[in-house]
Amino acid sequence: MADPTGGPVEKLAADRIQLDRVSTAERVSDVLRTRIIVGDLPPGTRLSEEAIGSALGVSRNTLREAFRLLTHERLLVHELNRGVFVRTLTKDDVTDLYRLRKVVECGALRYAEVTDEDLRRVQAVVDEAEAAAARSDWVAVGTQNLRFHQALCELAGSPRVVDMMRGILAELRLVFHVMGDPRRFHEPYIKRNQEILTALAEQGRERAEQMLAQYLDDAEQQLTQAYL
Amino acid sequence: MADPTGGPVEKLAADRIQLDRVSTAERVSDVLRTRIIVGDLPPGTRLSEEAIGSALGVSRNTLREAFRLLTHERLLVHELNRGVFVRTLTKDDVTDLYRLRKVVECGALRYAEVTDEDLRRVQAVVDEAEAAAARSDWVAVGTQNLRFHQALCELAGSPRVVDMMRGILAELRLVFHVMGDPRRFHEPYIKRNQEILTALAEQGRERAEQMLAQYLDDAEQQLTQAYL
DNA sequence: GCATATTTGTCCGTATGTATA
DNA sequence: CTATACATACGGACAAATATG
Repeated sequence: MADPTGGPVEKLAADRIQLDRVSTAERVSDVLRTRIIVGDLPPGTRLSEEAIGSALGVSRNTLREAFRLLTHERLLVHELNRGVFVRTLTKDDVTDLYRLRKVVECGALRYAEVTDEDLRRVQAVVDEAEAAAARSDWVAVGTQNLRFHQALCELAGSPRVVDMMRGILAELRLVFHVMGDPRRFHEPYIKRNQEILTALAEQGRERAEQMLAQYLDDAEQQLTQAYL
Repeated sequence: MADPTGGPVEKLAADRIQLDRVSTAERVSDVLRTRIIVGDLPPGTRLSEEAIGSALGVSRNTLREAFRLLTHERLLVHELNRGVFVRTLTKDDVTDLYRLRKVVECGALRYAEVTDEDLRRVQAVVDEAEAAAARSDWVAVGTQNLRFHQALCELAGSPRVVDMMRGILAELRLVFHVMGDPRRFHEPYIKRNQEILTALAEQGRERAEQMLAQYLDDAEQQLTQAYL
């Protein structure tokens, strides 16, 4: 609906800021984060302050704050006096990310206190991945697979562990974009996720941790080979 | 040495920016981070944009970028339309931090490949803590104790693990400030650090991990009790 | 509860320096 | 080497929210 009074448009924008209780910079970073994650802004893309600022209707100062946020999440890289770019991960980054995942995910599993309620929640995520596979939505399968690992980290009962994992997984999506054929990459892991969950429920954390470590080693192999 | 020509002072500042290759906002955040960590700006302190900006000779926009950086490191909290404050950690934060430490540090130890060279590096940190204790510099003892744990994380061989640990330890210093009597708090851990290191060298990672987990549980207890 | 002063949120214009064709 | 395009940083402006009396 247009504004028939030609009234205070800035006022409306200001109101929305107050309604969401988040700053403009955060909303801008949300928009950019989504576009990066879905692959709309592929790795290596330079983000011009002028172009994006005018496209989203925010000032350069505000935009720079949004860039700062995303740079800290490692989705953007900032080169002094050159600007910001969508991050391009190297083979070393993939290796590092999987070392970190092994430490954090396996550590979370090791020191978790797992309730039946927790197990049900993780099972729900696996089920959703299977449902997505049934309708051949391989992008959704990838998303649910990542959520499975996030759910594992939630078992540690630490908000900071979950928060960190969110960042790791966002970075990983940058890697996934270099993989063609999402079905071939994501489908096999649905079954392995289920196996890990079953082992956790029936054989205990120790065995589940072993399987998870193996899972991560395999995934790392597959990704680093794709980098050749 | 004064500048007898009354020449371009701004130019000098600009040159320094290029020499260290970091932005003004980063240098400002470094200054503030140090002052927070050493306890010069205790938890709860409000950081006025006007006061600090003029004190450090930077514009509000630049200062706000520095605030963003430190907020993301969880050293500051940002309240909309109220400003930024030095973070005050709650008992829950302490619990969470120690859960995270257990996951990361024990995980790092578990999946590390430890060389003799690594062991010597960690031993050097323990030695420095003992040297600091010998001259009754308990603040330095605290610093070295934290560096010991950072050194343990370096065994994982992952830059991201080390990076994350740096952030955790900076947060922890906010907690340490609520503890009186730094000697009583820090001194006992020198011996335990040495014991963990010895166990790692002689009995393997498994035993060292157990001792580290116990160490972290004890430290958490001691801190949360201080929060009464 | 109200009016005022202070502070933050946002944006703009500009001067300066840097990277790249 | 020059020219162009861009990032960096500053200062100022005004609206909106908060704090103060």
